[in-house]
Amino acid sequence: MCSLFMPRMDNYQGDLTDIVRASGGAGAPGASEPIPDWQFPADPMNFSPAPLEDPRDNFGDPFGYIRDPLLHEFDVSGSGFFSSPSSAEMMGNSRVEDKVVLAQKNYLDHEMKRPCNIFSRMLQISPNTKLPVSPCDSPAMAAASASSSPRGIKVSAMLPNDMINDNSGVQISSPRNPGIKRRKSQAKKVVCIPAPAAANSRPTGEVVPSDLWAWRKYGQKPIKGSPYPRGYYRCSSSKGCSARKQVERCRADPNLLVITYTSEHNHPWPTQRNALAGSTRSQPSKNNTAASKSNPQKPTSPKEEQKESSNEGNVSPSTAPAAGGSTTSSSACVKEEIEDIEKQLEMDDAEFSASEGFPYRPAMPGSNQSDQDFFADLGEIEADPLDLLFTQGFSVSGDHDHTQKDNKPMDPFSLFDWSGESNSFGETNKRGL
DNA sequence: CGGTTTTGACCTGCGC
DNA sequence: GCGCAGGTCAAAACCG
Repeated sequence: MCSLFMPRMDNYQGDLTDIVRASGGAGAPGASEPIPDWQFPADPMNFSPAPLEDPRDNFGDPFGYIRDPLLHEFDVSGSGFFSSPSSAEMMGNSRVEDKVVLAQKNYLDHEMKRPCNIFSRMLQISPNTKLPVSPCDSPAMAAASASSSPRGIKVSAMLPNDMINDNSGVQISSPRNPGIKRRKSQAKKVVCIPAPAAANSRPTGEVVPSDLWAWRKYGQKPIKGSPYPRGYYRCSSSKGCSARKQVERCRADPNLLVITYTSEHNHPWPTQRNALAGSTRSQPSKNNTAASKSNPQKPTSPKEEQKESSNEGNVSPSTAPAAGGSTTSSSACVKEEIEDIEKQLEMDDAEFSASEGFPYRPAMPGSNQSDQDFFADLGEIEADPLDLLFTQGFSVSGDHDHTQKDNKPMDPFSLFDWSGESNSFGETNKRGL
């Protein structure tokens, strides 16, 4: 199955910077089917930072709140969600597989009943406390992503939200900060997005997925066993913000980007992105220049790779649909990484059997809902803010523009920043025109 | 000038 | 205890 991607894998190697900055979208030149007009809230600032600071906060992950605007297109029942290997398999961890499967089952039960955040739909819990190289590590993941659902949307498992370290429990680990464990005991949120499609490309094809936040890359490491390096980013929207994220390509499915959010933003969404945030390296031409300058002897330097990977943005119309077509921008998988997950799973398991589902959500306000809403909650947890926003500024194509016009200090799409800049959307269009 | 990316080195956690 | 791998730092270079 990997072989399916192998021919293209080269294109995916290298730096993910572009991807991070990227966003796909609307106007993906390479995509035969433009990302549907799903947009982000016209006015991100309209929604108070409170939700973001809520324990349910998705580390400022805009994706987390997004409901699937294309939900209607998604045939949940027929998606074969769970025909694919469990997340446990995907994660290369079989110890909790059964439990994960159970989670899947429960999830499916709920999933069938309600529309949900497409991201939550793909919610996956990494059974490993140690962040796996990628949730997509397993070839199964690739297969699943390629065929499990009409749009490559997969849901493997979810864990009760309360099991997730909320912000109160999140400790920003710093290797230089003794006493704080680094890899364990840190809540993480993993979002898988289709790189080429969701993360759209610029006219040049460069993939530039980015969210509302400004991220600064502070490191990149090759990951053993993965052909793709992992990029480390921290929030630069606000000094002192501990939000970080890691971006890497799914090993098995280069079409997927695995974004791991760590910690959370301690500030509201930026009213505007850093003027320079990501403005420098996201220009393909610059990249080339930079690459050639800084690493003349390294033809395969990250920049070069990035450049090459920029093609993935286009991933060629033929491939874009593969990722975008089968997954589209709205597809994503979100996973909650939690501490001591196995223990949690045991608890979870117990709770499952105790209440036929996901009875968790203890500390959630208004948690007196039935379990039927567990996933709704997840969806809400994941999608509430944006959901609201979507209803405002993102009314799935058509209606949203007025909202944007009316009260949009910032292009909602800046969340994805379709072309790397908050204003890049228009820019992209300009270029396109 | 202020921001970013790049990249080698360093530090830390984890498995053996 | 050791080695490996991952995560972060920080200097240098780049960019508008």
